[in-house]
Amino acid sequence: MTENPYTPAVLAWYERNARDLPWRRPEATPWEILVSEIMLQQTPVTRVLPAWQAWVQRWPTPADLAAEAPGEAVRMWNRLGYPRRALNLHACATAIVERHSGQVPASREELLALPGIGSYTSAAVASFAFGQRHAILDTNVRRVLARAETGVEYPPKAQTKAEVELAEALLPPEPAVAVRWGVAVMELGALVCTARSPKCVDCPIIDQCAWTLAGRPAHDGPPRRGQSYAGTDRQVRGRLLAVLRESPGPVAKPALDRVWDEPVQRERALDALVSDGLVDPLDDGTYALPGATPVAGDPG
DNA sequence: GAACCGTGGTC
DNA sequence: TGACCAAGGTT
Repeated sequence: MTENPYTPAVLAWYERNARDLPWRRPEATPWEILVSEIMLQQTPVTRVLPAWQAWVQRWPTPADLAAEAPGEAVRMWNRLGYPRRALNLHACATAIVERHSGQVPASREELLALPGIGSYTSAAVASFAFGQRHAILDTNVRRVLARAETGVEYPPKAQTKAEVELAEALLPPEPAVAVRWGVAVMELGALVCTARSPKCVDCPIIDQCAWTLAGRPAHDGPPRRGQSYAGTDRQVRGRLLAVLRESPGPVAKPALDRVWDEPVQRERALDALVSDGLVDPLDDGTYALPGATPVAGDPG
């Protein structure tokens, strides 16, 4: 494919239908955009909005966050889910201060080297914060391309090289247009070309959609099974961490034991939290959110 | 490549 | 009501 047949219609649709999200405003800083992208990993926009507002107000720059204990980031994360992301964001802030003079790096390679930033997030920050031309391939874009181009209801479970090549082939040549295109396709997937009950009547490219032209065949293949949650270690970890978040100080072991009856699984989950750096076991046998890392030679 | 990692909303 | 889904990344 040498030309993207969707560009004008999708961009025009975005002009009229884009949500006014604060991290999309022109005055949003690269740090604010980076924070939004980490928060939006597997978490819906509606839940991210208030958390993002509070976060960037408290820590307007990487240096502000780096100056705090990582446990403060975990506490501030509240119930957004996947709390390792809070730790990652704190580690990002520290790395940005130490390696990049406090400025979010602009290159995709440097972004990829930051903790918790992978293929999608590096492309998103380089594109949305720095105006660079990169293929944006998130769950929304993958679904739009699966339908419009491949003619199937859902993309494969794992991202393929073919999807990356398709997304790159569709990228408009001008960087400024490519940036707009990326966010526009994501928005189309989020608002119209949704996973369940897509609003095809509102779709700006319905006339060119391979899936629609094929009669919108149902998903073919094994069921796309979501991960179970009830009874898993993840549920136990969530309960344990909730106790620590809601306590202003260290928590005694019996208070943690109360969240789950089965002792083997409970201990395994707690050990894993400690191993992940989300929980600090203190010398007196109590547990706390992670404190500041002691600096070698620091007399304090 | 598959499993794992939280939480809440939707139909 | 339970299965599915949400701007993924790491191991």
